[in-house]
Amino acid sequence: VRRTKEDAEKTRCRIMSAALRTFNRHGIACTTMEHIAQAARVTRGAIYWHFTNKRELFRAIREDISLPLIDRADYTLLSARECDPLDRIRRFLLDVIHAIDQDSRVRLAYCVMSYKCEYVGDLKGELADYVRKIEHARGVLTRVYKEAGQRGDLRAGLTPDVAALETTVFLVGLMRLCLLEQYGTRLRKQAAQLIEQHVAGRLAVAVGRTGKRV
Amino acid sequence: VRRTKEDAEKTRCRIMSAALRTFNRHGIACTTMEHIAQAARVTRGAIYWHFTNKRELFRAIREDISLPLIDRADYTLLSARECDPLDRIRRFLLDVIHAIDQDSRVRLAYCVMSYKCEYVGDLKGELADYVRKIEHARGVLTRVYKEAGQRGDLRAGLTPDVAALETTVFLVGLMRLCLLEQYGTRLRKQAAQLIEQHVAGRLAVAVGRTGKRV
Amino acid sequence: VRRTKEDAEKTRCRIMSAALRTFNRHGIACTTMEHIAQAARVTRGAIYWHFTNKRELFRAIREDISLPLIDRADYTLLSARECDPLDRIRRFLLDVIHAIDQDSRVRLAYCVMSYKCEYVGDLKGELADYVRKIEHARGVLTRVYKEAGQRGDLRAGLTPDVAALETTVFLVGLMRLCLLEQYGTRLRKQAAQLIEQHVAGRLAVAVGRTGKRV
Amino acid sequence: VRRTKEDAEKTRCRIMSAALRTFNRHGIACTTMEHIAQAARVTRGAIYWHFTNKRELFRAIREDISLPLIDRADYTLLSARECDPLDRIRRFLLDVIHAIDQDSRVRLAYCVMSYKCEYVGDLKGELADYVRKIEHARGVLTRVYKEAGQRGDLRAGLTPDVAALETTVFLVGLMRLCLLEQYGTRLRKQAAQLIEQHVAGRLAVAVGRTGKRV
DNA sequence: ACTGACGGGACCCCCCGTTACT
DNA sequence: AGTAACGGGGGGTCCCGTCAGT
Repeated sequence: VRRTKEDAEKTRCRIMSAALRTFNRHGIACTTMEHIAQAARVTRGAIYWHFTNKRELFRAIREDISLPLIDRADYTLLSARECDPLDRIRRFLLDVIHAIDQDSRVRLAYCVMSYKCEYVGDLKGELADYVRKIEHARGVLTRVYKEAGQRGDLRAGLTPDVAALETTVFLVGLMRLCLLEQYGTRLRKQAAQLIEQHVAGRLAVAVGRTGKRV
Repeated sequence: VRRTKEDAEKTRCRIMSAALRTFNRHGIACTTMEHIAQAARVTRGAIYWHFTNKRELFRAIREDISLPLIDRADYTLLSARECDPLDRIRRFLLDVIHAIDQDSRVRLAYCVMSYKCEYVGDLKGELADYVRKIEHARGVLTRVYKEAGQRGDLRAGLTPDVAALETTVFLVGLMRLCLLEQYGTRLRKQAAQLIEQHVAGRLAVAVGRTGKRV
Repeated sequence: VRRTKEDAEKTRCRIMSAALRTFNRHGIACTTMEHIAQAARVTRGAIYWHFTNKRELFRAIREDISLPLIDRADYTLLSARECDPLDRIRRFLLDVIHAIDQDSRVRLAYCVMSYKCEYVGDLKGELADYVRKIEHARGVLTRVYKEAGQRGDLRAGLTPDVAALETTVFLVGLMRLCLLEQYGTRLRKQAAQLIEQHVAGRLAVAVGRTGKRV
Repeated sequence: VRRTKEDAEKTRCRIMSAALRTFNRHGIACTTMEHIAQAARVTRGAIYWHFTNKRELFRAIREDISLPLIDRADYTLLSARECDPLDRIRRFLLDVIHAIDQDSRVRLAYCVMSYKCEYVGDLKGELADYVRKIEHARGVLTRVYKEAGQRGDLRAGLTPDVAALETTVFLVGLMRLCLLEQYGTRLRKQAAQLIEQHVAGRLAVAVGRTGKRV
């Protein structure tokens, strides 16, 4: 029997961490509370003390991972310190992939959300949440691309709306592939180059020269 | 009760169709054989006569949908009839989205594979299959982009390898978003414009020539 | 694996019989499906094939026992073959106690309904059913007592309504006590005498004599 | 947090009261300690401090309600102040129904014991207790009816034994019906009349005297 | 005197796969 | 080709009792 508040909090964290690992191994539907309990070295009773059920446990994990990431992304994109808008976008994309590559908790959580989760029934709400985040990102990107447009950095014929949408699509696809088991690990090493070229594709051609781009 | 061959085949198709609808509604893990049986208006026994288990049923559906699509894609990309390589890529991308938009069976199947399936345990093989298809597509795209490069159609600094990879990423992301419930329906209407701009981002800028841009 | 229809029906009966015994031993709430299954020498799967859940199983038992008993009671009370109304009431009461005493299935079922069942939640409906049966019996008894009143058989000052109500109360109390484990067995032997005196208490005094009653 | 004796006693009473309400709502078997705790606005631990378990809690409630009622009944029946024995019986019966009708704690407790309790396993002892009380009541009633017989108040042919037994049966049935949810409320209003007639059925007919009948 | 945290132990319900049977 | 009936096996959920604290 645990005693102090701190011990309880530690138990709660151990459960969440164990759940994440187990979700990643067996998928959410196939993960049993007993699996999680054994991985966390507690009993199912302890899990049900901290979380009402498996769904809530998953939600807790998602929020624990997702929220700080989004905040950081917004900061990267919208903070005025960086002068060049396209540079902020590049940095934003690099940051996301970097987080996936370095922080194993982030990688596992997104891997579960991407490949080990059936968005059905109760979890349909989570998918709506996902759409909301996508839309949020697209909105922010649009603002940044507008800035770039006003500075004349955007390729001719490319509106900020479409540019933001394509970058969103690019990000979604990149994350999905980077989260694959082995393929993703290899891909993440080329991610920087890929991001570079994606941004370059949005860039205006420097006129007055021989037609070479930056 | 003896049935004819045709009756049996009809039953088999009804089961597959019912399974697809049920997978889409409840997810693969949560779908029970009883659900499928009721949707197909047969008993579970009938399903077990045609398919050994749920996994095999899912595989049958996948192959039934996937194979013809891949064949057509390869044909679109590699057939020499089309002169312009970038045009073939554009047409390939449009074809995929068009199939998702128009053929509800294709849409449901990909929706299940994207959002209603946990790639875990037995299904990990399916994911490996997915990677193989991605790699195949990237390979074919690389060949086409090489062609384009030899004709001088590619943007300076953009290697065929990276271009193919980015287009693959773009396709993966686009499909994922287009398969969302309502958001996807709206997005599919902008897909043509988006694809246009994606290809345009790969294109060399014609300077001092006729100024023609696709 | 059972085969023919008859075998299945036998299994169904074995389950109901085993359930009745087990309900009586452990009460409805404490009875587990495993208990019933073992008592019926089948698996829980078989029980759930024949009955949707424990509640339905209980309801099936009740209807199986209750309905024929009520029909017989109505027949005893309302059939015109018997001339004397009060005699028909005596015979009705004797019949009920006799059924409890002799038919062990009836005794067990009523014992469960009386002492081994919590009329709460889903089962509140069963209690309403019980009230309906009581009211039905009271109604029938009222008609019979009216007949008796018209023949001048009823004690002065006793209306058919009140007489019927008291007999109903008497029956409810008698059954409750007769269903007790050992006390009930002893009581059932005195039931005939008790019923005799109950009816006698309703009877009119034969006037013109010295005040002695029949 | 040190509480005074009074606070503790108040908590104990709140728990018992809450338990009674909860038993009545969910039945004893389905009532969980958590239900009671919430109804009493304490934690489960508080209940376990005052009572060892649910069974003991139920027993405490029963004794709290039952004992004073029995004492009063004995007093009513056996105190010599009342001259007429049959009148004492009538008053005893009226008292019981009056207590059920007026005191909601009494009504709830008896309702639980009658309809929300499975007398099985541990609770079989409670049923034996019930039988003992019934026997006690029958014994006391027999003594009173003997008195009545010696005064010539009993109907001819009716022995004190049988009279006492029938009154016991009558009381059991009357209580059972009076404790029903709505039906009981209506019945309680006719209880006085019913009791009157029950006693009248036991009374000797005065012939050639003043003709007075109660 | 009372609470928070946890271990441990069922039980219902559901589902899968199979076989005798039609 | 297809069904009814059954064996068997978990898993989520809930609950109980307890003990260290306060």
